[in-house]
Amino acid sequence: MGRGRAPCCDKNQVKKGPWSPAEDLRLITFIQKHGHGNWRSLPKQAGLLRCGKSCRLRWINYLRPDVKRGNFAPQEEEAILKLHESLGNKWSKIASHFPGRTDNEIKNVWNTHLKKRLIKKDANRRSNIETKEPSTNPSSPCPTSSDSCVENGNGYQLGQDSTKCCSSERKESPSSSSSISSCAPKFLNSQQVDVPMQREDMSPPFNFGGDGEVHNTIYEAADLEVLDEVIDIPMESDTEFWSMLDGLDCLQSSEAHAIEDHFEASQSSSFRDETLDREADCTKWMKYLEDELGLEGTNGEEQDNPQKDAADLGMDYFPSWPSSPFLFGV
DNA sequence: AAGTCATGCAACCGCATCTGG
DNA sequence: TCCAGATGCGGTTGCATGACT
Repeated sequence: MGRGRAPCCDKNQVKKGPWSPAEDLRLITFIQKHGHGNWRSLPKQAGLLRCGKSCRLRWINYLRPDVKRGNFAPQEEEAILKLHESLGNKWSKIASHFPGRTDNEIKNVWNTHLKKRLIKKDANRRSNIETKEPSTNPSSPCPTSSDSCVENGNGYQLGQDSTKCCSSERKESPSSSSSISSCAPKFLNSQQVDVPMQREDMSPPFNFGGDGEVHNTIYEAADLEVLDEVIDIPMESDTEFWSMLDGLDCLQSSEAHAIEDHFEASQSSSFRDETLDREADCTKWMKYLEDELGLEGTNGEEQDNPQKDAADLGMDYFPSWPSSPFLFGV
């Protein structure tokens, strides 16, 4: 226990920093197919130039299917405050009370919002005591009764529509769709995806199933059965495919709009004619992919600029990723 | 318009703990 | 029981972005 350890990976040979969509997809695809029995060997097997720990973190915090994105409801924040009071910085224990929430997320919320709020509260309480006035707790602009948080053994359930929540200290940043250096989160995190449903629903905006379950859309997007139907994604053996996919990390915004339109169209249809739409969408998406991957002619000038800032491009493009036909079979 | 500060969050680092030979 | 490797966890950092001056 706690003995000296060899480094978990050769730091010179692993990529660091934000994950690209291609890496995400590769990780998801691999895990869906093979599971994640051994994180350490996973990157190599999956053909990822990542540390196993990095893969694990990425999976746990963002890619796994049940991860819940979106702002915390006031009730959740209240619950976190209470749990933190009794558990301290045991983020994983606290997170275990919130299905779909990760320790990292809760830790971040605590550090960025709740801690400050608590400090405010305490300061307020102290000043109230000093002035011998009753505490009115004005530091909670989003008053919530803790009794609206129900611990049901499955985690905290909201006593009210969490979608109407405001996070008292959390401003809705217009940058929420583009605050990350990586392209990846642009489409992975519903919280950060600039689509109309954002904030209106705690569940991802691409929950086509409509069953109220929390779905991680990129996970769905990579549902292997669907993938296999729509596009044959090879594993490590086909490096050419992956290198092509890597090239998708950064796409042109004009193309982004095309896909965005496609997504909007998909959404507006409400999937009433899901089956028919699916087919058409698949066809469209395949066409797009073919174009993108250069399988069918090229559109020269845009491709001459592959180094264009990934963030700029991803910002526009990736919100539409989940509308890919990878999803349509879900 | 440009520079600086504040904020939020994904991801990394390293130690603790678990597990199996 | 010992040991080494794997995983889990919490602290911290780096960076993109908006707000402010």
